[in-house]
Amino acid sequence: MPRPSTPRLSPDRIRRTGLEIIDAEGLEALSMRRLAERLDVRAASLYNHVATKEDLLHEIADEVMREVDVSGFAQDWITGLRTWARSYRAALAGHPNLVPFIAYGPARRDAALRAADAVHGGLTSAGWPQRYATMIGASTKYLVVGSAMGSFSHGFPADAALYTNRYPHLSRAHLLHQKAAEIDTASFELALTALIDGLKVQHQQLTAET
Amino acid sequence: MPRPSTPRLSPDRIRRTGLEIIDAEGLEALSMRRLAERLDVRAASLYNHVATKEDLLHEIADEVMREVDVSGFAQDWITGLRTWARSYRAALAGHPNLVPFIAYGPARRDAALRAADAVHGGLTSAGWPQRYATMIGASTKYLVVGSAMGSFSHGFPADAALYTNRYPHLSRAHLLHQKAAEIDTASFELALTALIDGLKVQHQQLTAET
DNA sequence: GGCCGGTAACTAACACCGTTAGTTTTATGG
DNA sequence: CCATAAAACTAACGGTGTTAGTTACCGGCC
Repeated sequence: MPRPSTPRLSPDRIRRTGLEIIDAEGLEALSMRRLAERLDVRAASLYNHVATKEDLLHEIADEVMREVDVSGFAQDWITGLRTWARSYRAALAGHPNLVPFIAYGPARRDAALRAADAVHGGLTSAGWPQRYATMIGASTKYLVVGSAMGSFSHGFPADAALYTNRYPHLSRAHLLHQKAAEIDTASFELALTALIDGLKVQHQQLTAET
Repeated sequence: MPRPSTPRLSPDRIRRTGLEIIDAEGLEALSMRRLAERLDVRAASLYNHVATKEDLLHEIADEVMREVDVSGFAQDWITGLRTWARSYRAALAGHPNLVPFIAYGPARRDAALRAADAVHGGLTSAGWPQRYATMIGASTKYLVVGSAMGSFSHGFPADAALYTNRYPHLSRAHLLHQKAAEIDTASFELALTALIDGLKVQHQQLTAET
């Protein structure tokens, strides 16, 4: 049985199947044993291809982050920022169950660092001082991560009885579940637009000085 | 040994000790056995006071969320929004290790719902249409949660060698760790101000119509 | 005052988890 | 052709949340 003629496992297949489990059943549903079972293999065999479970998660996250688009900075910082933010959010929204992991802890993942590098470069070349570039990157990421957590609309339980009497202003909150995606997108766009508008003003002031 | 004359445990003591462990050693360090050990008790005894570990975490989260201040809406929607956002963020920042749990999943916790109710009420009484009130609440929460994840500044590893050559625009990123708190607060304030400024304009347009 | 039910602790166990050690077989490179 | 490395295996360790069943003590009732 050991060492089959044609390998059953590959890092790529492991990552793909792992992401499938996460997407379908949640982050907590991914265990090395369940993943192995899905791959017709015993758990220990995975460790021939993957250092540790956390490592595997980082690799999966890195793959997801590769869909983030920072090409817009070639045009100007505004479209750069906007397309970055939108594609970033879209990448996360595509795998909501993975967001808690991606958002948490150090981003020593290559794709994340590459994106950060491009953003910072795009902003400074547009005339933003270092400190501003950092803050703008941070603010935008807050919006993206916060909204990708899906925490708002999905945060309200769907049973109507909970709200009446106790939370009068939330009497329609149970409807949020249906429109969750739409509301979350609209709220994200609202905040992103406001942020960029606010930045435009500051940018003019900064570049007018010189 | 069983059933001591004076009870060793109480829900309150369990919650407090649980939060202590989380704050001191991280969310993952909290296990029922470790918590029990700290309380001079066996793990199973905890289940006389707590339904499940997840339940305990919700109760702890609820207690943390009780520090959020929504009283500002009595004044006007702008100060209401601002003090809500700041106190919300401060509450989370006080227990960063708990943030991933708080931010994730439905917020069926009483304190969270009470705050949401107050925010929605404050905004609609100020003249905001329902839909806007929802979106504004959402956007603001995105900022708070995103920034509380602290993921930005702390997200960059502190070793300088990582950046040079590979990510030219991030050559100073290794310094972020020292100033993490300051930068994160400044970025949050930047985005919050921009958001509120953007909303002010829209609010004038909306209220001028009627 | 004595019983008695509920409470709050216990021990033991189950099923799962991530991970490591050691074994076996196969493919591959010198 | 043989040695070595690779890729699967079995078995096990120490940890997890949780449940079942047991025991002793407290407060309230007859």
